[in-house]
Amino acid sequence: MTTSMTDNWPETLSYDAFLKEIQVSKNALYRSLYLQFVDEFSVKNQRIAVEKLALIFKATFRLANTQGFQAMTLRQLAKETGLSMGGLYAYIHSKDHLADLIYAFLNFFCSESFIKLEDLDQPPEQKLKTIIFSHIYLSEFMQPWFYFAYMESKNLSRNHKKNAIEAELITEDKISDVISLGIKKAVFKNIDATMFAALIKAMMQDWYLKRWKYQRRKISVDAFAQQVMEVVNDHLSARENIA
Amino acid sequence: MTTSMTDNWPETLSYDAFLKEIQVSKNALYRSLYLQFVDEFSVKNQRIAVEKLALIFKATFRLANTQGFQAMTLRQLAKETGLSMGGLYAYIHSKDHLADLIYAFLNFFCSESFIKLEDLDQPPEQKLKTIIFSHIYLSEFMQPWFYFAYMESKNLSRNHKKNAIEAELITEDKISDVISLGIKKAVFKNIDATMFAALIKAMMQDWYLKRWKYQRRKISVDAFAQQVMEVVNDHLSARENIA
DNA sequence: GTCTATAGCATGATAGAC
DNA sequence: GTCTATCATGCTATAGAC
Repeated sequence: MTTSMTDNWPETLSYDAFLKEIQVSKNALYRSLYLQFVDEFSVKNQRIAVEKLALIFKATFRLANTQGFQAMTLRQLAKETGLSMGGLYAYIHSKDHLADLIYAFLNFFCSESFIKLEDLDQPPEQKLKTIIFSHIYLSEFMQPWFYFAYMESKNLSRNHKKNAIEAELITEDKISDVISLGIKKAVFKNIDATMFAALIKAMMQDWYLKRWKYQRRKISVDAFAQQVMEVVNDHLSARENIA
Repeated sequence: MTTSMTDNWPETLSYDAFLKEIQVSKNALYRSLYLQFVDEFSVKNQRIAVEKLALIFKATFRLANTQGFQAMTLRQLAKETGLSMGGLYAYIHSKDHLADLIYAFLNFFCSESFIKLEDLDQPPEQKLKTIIFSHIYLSEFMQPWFYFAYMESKNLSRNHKKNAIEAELITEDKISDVISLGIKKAVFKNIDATMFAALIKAMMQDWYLKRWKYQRRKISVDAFAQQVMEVVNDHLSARENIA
């Protein structure tokens, strides 16, 4: 299942190594999207469709980012992509359908990636590190997608809300489980695993939610992940505090 | 300046003590709002105006929370408050004005509160604790306001965006400064203060951004603040890690 | 595969009665 | 102080030409 695993992941944790590991370039992202949902598009020429889909999604993220998805009009989207209103409807059936596609593909892509990255045989300390680094790196690779999913879910259908909440809790459960295991094996201090997992999640999410801040300060994704890891390690380190 | 400071704040940090300290009950909030912006409302009867303003803002938060401010229509708001479209316009000049009022009052109220709570003579450890606890407690007291400000700012005018970013950075600078001071005085470990301040902020913000999660898990605001504080202390504790 | 033109409807805002 | 009625605008979505 993990035969594609390179030798240096996750021992050498870096964004570059991560990109090699998931084996998807940014260019190939929209081809993957097109192939995943071919049936839903009336445009059958792959080259054209992939190109136009890239335009549409990138413009959607740009507009939703500056005014919100609900406030974005399809006229704006048409103008921003260079398509006409009619042309747009060859790719999306409705504005809601566009949101559906975003959530569905994000979900599909993340699941795929985690399968590639997961390694069940690692000890808790290493496994925790893998989860934290891969989540941050994935959120860097798909930043506009993560940001959109976070900021817009509350405004969309009940189904999208449920999906977003579930995604939130799944990551947290994975972190919480591995912390609990570490506590049981006495490699971590005895803390509230559920609670700390929530705080770790909050720190990780800051990377894609406040990207402007970190870019302005010239913090690299590698440096950020390292900082989060140090905070986590300090809180988990087995030495009990003697108040 | 701080003559109103009770004896037990911030030595005894609890949400109840905090509420006594800021001296504003939830009922008095909308009276304070009315008095702050009297000139802007055409309704001159205070009792009626305060009552209606409470209805309008609470309904706005409810609707913005489930579908977004931009997607909320004034017809919905009228229905939710029991007012007519015309009646609504006696309190707000436009939909934008409603957003203006929310940001202006939040800003005013937070500034007031921090003046009441700040104590410059504390040592760094105590000061950091005061800042962290008061920010979390304030965000609990004004939760819908904080949530609105965070989620909607990107969708609103450039001015609101700027305000939100500044508020974000002011808190962070306060935290960063006090950490730097503690490092200089050698009561804290020598870490990257700016970076850690950002992560602390992210953890604190989780309280009002994921309120559903913490409510479901029956975590009190006091317990949450305590957990954040422990993570912070573990990372700052002067013992240097011998890697 | 993409365009123009337009149907059909909901919106923010206001005027004027009570 | 609040209401009803109405206006101009701008929206999503589709039909049909090319």
